[in-house]
Amino acid sequence: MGCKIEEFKQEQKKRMRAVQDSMDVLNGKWKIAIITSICCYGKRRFSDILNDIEGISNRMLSKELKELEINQLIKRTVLDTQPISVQYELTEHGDTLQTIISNLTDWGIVHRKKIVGS
Amino acid sequence: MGCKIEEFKQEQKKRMRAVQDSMDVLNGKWKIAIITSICCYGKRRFSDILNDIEGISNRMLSKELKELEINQLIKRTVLDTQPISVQYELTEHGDTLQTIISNLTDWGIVHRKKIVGS
DNA sequence: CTGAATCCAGATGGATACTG
DNA sequence: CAGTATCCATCTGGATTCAG
Repeated sequence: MGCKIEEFKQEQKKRMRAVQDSMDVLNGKWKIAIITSICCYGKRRFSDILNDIEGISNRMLSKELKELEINQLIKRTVLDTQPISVQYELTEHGDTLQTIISNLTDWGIVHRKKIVGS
Repeated sequence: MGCKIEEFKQEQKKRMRAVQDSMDVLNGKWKIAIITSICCYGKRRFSDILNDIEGISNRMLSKELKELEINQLIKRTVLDTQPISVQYELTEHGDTLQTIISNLTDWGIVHRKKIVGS
């Protein structure tokens, strides 16, 4: 039955789109570092994250934070300090990424050993 | 003890490097689609993969396959046909990616529902 | 059939300076 | 402090053509 094959192909397409959706969210040079920084401390201010991640510029931090917020992974809160500061924390949805990040971490370690041997 | 904090930071750095390693391997517009295509059928020829993935060009397929091969995720075999054809299959190491891809698929589906609502 | 080579547009990201 | 704006180099990937 060609039917079954077609169904299978459709299923595959859906799955590939889903993986791509995840990758789109996680792509960008600093996304994962930012998520890690925030989730590590629970709550984190802009300047804290800027210090946590070596090499990132305020321009990129701002840009990536905005994208993470659009994807509802982090929540942004303006604190009434003088001067103002802004706090970022993971949303519940953002928290669900932890399994993936953990898997990626484990695999990355094995992979590096495999490739570089260290 | 500042020591503990330093240790913690070092640990975090290693973990972030590891996640980044994984992402580097998986990045590129077609990597996951290619892996999926190959692992789906076990063995797959260049032109088959080209047909499996709609929109990919031979230039990109060639490029991404090469990177996957460098990372030891796939094995390339030249078949003695006329004209020659080339077969690709996952290595054992490549197989270990399946958990991650599965995770990314599941999360992507949930995420899409969350964001777009479909 | 399986690529490699070339050309080119658009995206990405760094450096720096500026604003509320 | 938390961004925004601008400029600019590099990277990415598409289209097309050529080669073994």
